[in-house]
Amino acid sequence: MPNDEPSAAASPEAPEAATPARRMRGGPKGLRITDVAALAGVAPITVSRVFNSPETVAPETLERVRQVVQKLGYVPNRLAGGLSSSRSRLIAAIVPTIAHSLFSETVQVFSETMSRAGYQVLLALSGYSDSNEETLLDAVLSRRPEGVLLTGVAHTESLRERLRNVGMPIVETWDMTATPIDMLVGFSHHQIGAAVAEHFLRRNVRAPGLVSANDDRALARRDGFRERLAQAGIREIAEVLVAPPSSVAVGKAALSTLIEQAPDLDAVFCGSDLLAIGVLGAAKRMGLAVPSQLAICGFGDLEFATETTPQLTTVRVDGTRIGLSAARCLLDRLAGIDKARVTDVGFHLVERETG
Amino acid sequence: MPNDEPSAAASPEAPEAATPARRMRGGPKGLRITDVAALAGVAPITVSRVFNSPETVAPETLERVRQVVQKLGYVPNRLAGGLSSSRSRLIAAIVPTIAHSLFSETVQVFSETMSRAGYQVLLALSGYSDSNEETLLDAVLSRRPEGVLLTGVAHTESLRERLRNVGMPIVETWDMTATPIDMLVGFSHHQIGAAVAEHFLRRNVRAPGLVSANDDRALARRDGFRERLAQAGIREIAEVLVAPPSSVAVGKAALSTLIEQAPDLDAVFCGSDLLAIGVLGAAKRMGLAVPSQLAICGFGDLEFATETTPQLTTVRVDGTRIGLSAARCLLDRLAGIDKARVTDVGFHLVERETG
DNA sequence: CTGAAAGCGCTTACAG
DNA sequence: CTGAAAGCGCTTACAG
Repeated sequence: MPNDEPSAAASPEAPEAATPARRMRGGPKGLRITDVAALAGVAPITVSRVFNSPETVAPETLERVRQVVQKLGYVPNRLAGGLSSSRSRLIAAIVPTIAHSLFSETVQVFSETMSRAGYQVLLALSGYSDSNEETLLDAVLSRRPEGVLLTGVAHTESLRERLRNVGMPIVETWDMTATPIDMLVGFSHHQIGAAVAEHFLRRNVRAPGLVSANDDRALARRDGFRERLAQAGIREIAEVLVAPPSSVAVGKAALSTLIEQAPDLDAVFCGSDLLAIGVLGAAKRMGLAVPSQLAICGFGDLEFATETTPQLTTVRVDGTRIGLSAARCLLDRLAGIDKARVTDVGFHLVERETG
Repeated sequence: MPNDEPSAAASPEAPEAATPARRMRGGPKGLRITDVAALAGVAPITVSRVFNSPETVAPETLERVRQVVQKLGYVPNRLAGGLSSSRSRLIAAIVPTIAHSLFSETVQVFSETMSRAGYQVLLALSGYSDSNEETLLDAVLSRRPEGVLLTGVAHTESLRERLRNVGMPIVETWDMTATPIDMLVGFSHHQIGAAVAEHFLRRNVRAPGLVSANDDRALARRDGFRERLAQAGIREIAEVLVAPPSSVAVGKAALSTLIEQAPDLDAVFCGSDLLAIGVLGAAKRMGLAVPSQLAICGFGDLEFATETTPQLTTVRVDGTRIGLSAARCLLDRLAGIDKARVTDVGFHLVERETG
């Protein structure tokens, strides 16, 4: 039974019988370090050392304190510990979403790595709107994390300024910029767009279209796509921008809209693999051969896509590597090691059947 | 420029010239509530009220304090606030993984809902092993969350006992039990297994097999599957258990192993849709017609599966609803509203082409 | 509507 | 290797 209250008698410095004039702040709130200390016959600071620097405690003392901890079921209060030491042992991860997306891989690996290093992860979902990004950041910073993972680089300048000033390690991810706030692990969406354009051009595409979400990174891909096509003299590009989250159904609906814009449409660059699958489905229903009559390129390389839709080309990005690399950046910095500021993990165009 | 230090002169109670005999604990650590209070000409408690109960502050005072907060860029320290008030405003979510899984939907919606209610989510990934579940729980409890979402119900009795004793709202999810720790939102894996067995029996399957991960919930599905088949006189069931994470490749490899065990294999129940896609791919390669020669049932209903693999049957579970419902359970409890202890969200067998 | 004092449960910075 | 005192930055519980 680990729930016996430490009796007043066990406390050597117990004063008179009555409790002193101490205003109660709520009832008893669970075990404190002093409870463990009293039972183990040591000072609170020694119990603290058992948790935070056991190598500085004598073996017998260590053992005795640990037994008491075990018996009582004591769990240190890290709110108090963090406040006192200015080490929250918390890392924040701010991502748009973790549902149906490669971000979930990044967060997964990031979290595992941080966890192994003794940190815990505060998850903050920003959605795709950055209207309330300031509010979200305030909420995150109020926890005093020791580091922050951000998704993307498109923040307002006031935000970037604030983040630079908080003086904690920050990794931006999933994008590329010459002027990161601090560190960056990502790739160029603009380059991806250009690479897909080139892929289409190699296939002698004449009337390419695009369907994607209208977030910053998707738009950067679009711009790269358009620019490369413009170099080849193709300037008329059918385009459907949709609000996130994208889905198979949205992709399906998009194809007819694109064809209305460009009746001779012969290629579609999709903002995600789900959209690509939708476009593929609609193409089949219309009797269009893929990729010979209609080339389709997705983005993200969900594993299933590789397997079930060999007609699709897609752009593979290694979300796992981003998460791992971002975690290492932060951990190195926290360990006082200086780190390369920008890491480009690149991307890979996965071509399938050529039809 | 929000980085001017509040001058000592602005502080009315500034004592002598020299700082008193106060041991420094680290350098200056950023803005404190007293900095805002001094500049706004109010007591710290008033600044506190501006954040925590603005309706109790006079409009002009409110405005003045907010201006100072804005100007200084002050962000309250919630480690301190949480310690002082015993309200951490933190909720923990403990899930096996968020990569490639329906859990990510649950966490997504759970997190969004909690966020809207003013809580932040601490993400703890347990993996599929529960060897270190105690350690993980200690780490979580050390943050003094106000509620916990757990995945599954298969915890050691000592763990269940500890959780019951911490006295905070707890929701178990993604499983079903008659004796939850506190609240539960889930469904019966055993029933799912039985339902899939019945589906196969309706198709006059004779030699069903199973490939799945060997975690608790997958094994519960297996047991339901076997029991229902046993009732129909089918007791020989080819079985491949694999370590998580499951993947398309693992599914592919599994089919030949199953066929070695049962050469006349005519149905496979897969522990996930990725496995099912792998089995489907392998079946095609072997020239087996799906589902006429080999019926395949997955689990999870990833959106793509519905679209790209109409030959597959799958079991749909609403991870989104679980997340939302779990969040509401916790929020209601935190608001003092008593809540139904167990919610069965059920599942849905999605049959496709009968081929 | 506002504030002075005390306390939340730890750890730092010394000191021995 | 161990400990007494002070402090981390807030909020509670009063009091006015």
